[in-house]
Amino acid sequence: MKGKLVDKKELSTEGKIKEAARKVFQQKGYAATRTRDIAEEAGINLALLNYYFRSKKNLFDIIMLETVSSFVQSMTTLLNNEDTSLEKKVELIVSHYIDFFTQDPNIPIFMMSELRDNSDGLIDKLQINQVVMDSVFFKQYREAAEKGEVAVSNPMHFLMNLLGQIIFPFIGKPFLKGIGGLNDKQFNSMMQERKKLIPVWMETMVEVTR
Amino acid sequence: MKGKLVDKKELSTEGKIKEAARKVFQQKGYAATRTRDIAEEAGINLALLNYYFRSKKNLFDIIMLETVSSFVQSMTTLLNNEDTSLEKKVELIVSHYIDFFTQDPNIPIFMMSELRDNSDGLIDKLQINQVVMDSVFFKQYREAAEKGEVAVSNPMHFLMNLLGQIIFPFIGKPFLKGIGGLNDKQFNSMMQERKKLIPVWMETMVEVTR
DNA sequence: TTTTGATTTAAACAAATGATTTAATCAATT
DNA sequence: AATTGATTAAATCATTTGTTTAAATCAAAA
Repeated sequence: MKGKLVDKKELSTEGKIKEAARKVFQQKGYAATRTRDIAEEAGINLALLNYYFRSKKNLFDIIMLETVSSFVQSMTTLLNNEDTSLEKKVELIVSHYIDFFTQDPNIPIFMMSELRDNSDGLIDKLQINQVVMDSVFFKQYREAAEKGEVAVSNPMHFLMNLLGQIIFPFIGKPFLKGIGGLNDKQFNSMMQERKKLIPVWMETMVEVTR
Repeated sequence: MKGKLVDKKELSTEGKIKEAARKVFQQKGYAATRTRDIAEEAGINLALLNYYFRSKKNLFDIIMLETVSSFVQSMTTLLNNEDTSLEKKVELIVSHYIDFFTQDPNIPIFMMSELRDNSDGLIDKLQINQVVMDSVFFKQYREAAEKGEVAVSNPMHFLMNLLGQIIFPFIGKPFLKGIGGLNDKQFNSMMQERKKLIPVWMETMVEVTR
């Protein structure tokens, strides 16, 4: 009745096309998506897609930009919280992105496979490097490193580990489900467990001196 | 002069097509690959592709089966070495796959994105679950868990962590390169560092009792 | 040399697909 | 009710793309 984000009928035609495009693109990727798939999913006539968005590529670019932007935006917010410790930030990041990807499990593979070669320079355009490297989080990390509280030589390793622990399960899902004989419910349950486990693992990893 | 695997000119036409298909499919994925791309890459007439392999889909299935099989095959060998400890196995797995994916960096995204929904049941067909769960490695892991030497509740978490540490950097490469301002050489250098780091991290992670 | 079967080539076909056109329909305003 | 502009539907176009056809070429056997 009242839900704007749930009830498709309250979306404008333009909005319906965009939501359908998001769904189909994220599920099948750019090349495997037919404009007719999007039109059908949106419940609109094919011509409308070009009427509102000019071309398939243009529509895709909009979806991709929004998808990556929302990822980067929340990352920016989480990394620059002045009021939380390093450890708390890790907790919040883990929790946020596990919930985020549990809701839209296709986003990791979608982003990674479509940005394979970063051909249109989207990553550079969004200045992800500054977002991460100039963040409060990394300032805190470097301070802790100076005090000797943290011993992972290169902060990029720390980042690879953190993101890998969070994102990889969603990417390797078909393999992992096959190996562990898991259904969707069991998989999601494990991801919820990881909200508590990953921060602990990150903590111990970081303390290794070698 | 003598190298079979290096010198394309010594490959049969069928072999040239297969190698070209492997390269293009792994780089661009099934849907984005044109049969003409493969023909051009192989330096052969387009009709030969269908002459030797019947259809694009059939050729793709062959490449995909070989790719996943070689992954599973080496995994099977490494997991079932009777003469090495748990710790040594982790070392060998890390080292092997980092070298393997450094040589063919497209394989992780290729496998993961094309097996998204595991639609043709390839994963089940290869019985990856038995390969992993019935392995010497997991027997050793469960024994160590009984002795209390290992404290990660679910061995699937251990697997997610191990594979994530190894594979995720290759999948998130465009992001990570962007964030860290890395070139290919620096990226590969970090991956070589991880050969030593990941086993240590896995060790410490596993000891956490919580 | 002739023959025979395998291999290769150039050309063409048919279906799929992104995009456009043209006219009909709808909703709001006068 | 009539008008007007926005929205929608159906048909069509032009190109791409997987596949096939038919003939030419090559290599080995007879």
